[in-house]
Amino acid sequence: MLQSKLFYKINKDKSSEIESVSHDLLVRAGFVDQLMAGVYTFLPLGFLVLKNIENIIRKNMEEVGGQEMLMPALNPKENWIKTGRWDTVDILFKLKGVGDKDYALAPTHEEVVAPTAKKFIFSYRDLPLSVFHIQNKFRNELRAKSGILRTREFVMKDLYSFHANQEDLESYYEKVADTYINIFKEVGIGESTYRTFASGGSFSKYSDEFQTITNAGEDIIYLCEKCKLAINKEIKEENPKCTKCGGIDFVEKKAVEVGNIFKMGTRYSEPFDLKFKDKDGTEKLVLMGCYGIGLGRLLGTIVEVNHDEKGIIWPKSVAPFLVHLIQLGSNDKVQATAQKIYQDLNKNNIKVLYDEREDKSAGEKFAESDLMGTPLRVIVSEKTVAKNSVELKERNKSEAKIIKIKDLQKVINNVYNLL
RNA sequence: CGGGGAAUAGUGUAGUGGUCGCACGAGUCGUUCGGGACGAUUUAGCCCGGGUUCGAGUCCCGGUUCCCCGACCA
Repeated sequence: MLQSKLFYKINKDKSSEIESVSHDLLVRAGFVDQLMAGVYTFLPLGFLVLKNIENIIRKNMEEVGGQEMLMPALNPKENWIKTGRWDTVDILFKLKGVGDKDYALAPTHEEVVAPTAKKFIFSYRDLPLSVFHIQNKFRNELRAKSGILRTREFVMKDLYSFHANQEDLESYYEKVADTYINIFKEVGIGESTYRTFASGGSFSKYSDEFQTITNAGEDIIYLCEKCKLAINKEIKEENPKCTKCGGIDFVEKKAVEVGNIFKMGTRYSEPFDLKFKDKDGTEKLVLMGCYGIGLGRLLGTIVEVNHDEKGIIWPKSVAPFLVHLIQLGSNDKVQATAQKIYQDLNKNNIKVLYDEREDKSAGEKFAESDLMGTPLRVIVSEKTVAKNSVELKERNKSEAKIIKIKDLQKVINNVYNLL
């Protein structure tokens, strides 16, 4: 991508209304744009990151047997009446259609997936089953906040699983929990993300939240100092001692909930009469589990965890571009060299943003590059060209290296393979 | 939803009731070219609706929107 063509603008000044770090950086670097409170556009840069996150999640969901599909956001009122949630879920967006008919914009998809499953699940032979989709959710949050960390419309991955018995549900649930941990590692927040034993949900007494420790968080979690078990506030109030090791000392941390998984049991199979014939010929209710990750919130959390005073530091796995190729000066040799490197990297499927602009000073290019957070910065200038070299610097390191142009691809490959 | 702030150019800001000014950005021209460079020039603004007044960005009333705290929260 040529930087002069990229649809973005860097803004030097922080907006006076923005407080959270991720919001500030993502807006200033041109990743997202606010349409209204709690509703954001992902600009090309932000969308590239979002797609990378999406692909990591998709791959992991497929690894636990999830089949991807797509359910609609527009829902009939009747399904929400059936589960009793039309009147009890106060974040539910309700709207009127033709003939004064009532609709809901789905904040979650039990009301769609359960009745759909009823059409295809008849026998124990049809179980277990898990399906997921990655799609826009609508939640009429009383208060949207912290940029993309808490919005009214957001992209969510929700996986739903169907089981013949409790043991199967529980073993699958654990599998997904492990997969979640893996996802958070892959996107670069593994070290600060904890599977957190939680209660207070409305589906089952207990659930597991995946909480990433950061000051931007709106939740409080407690880490047992002895065994590092994480629990949420409700659990802490019920159990003064650690439920795992009996420890009594906890560290209190602010955290963002990046994922949540539930064993729903028959909560949704019952209202939709989702049953199957078991081996012994008896009819039983299907047991369900659900597993969600908010992609935008995850993206924002990645920035909260990975940044410095100059800007974002994207983990390589989700970065919009792997390489930021910066051309300094525009004499023929520098330009030809930079263009050649750009073409060669493209040929090798390296995602590269090429700053070929001639009207920007070096300092401005560096500052923008740091703000934007691309993992590898490659500089081509008169100085480097004279030595048949480029300067290469990793965003998260302070020192730069001079390397021969002929070795560039190899060095990039090495860095790339460190994923 | 309760409470608290705020709204002037794309962004950040200044403005006793008396012609809305500055900086950054953006455009053009030129000089620059390794950490937000320089000169010239251009561009663009008082949230909306009422009211008071000779005169309102400023005062009053109503509305809208945004931000923050809390409550809420698959």
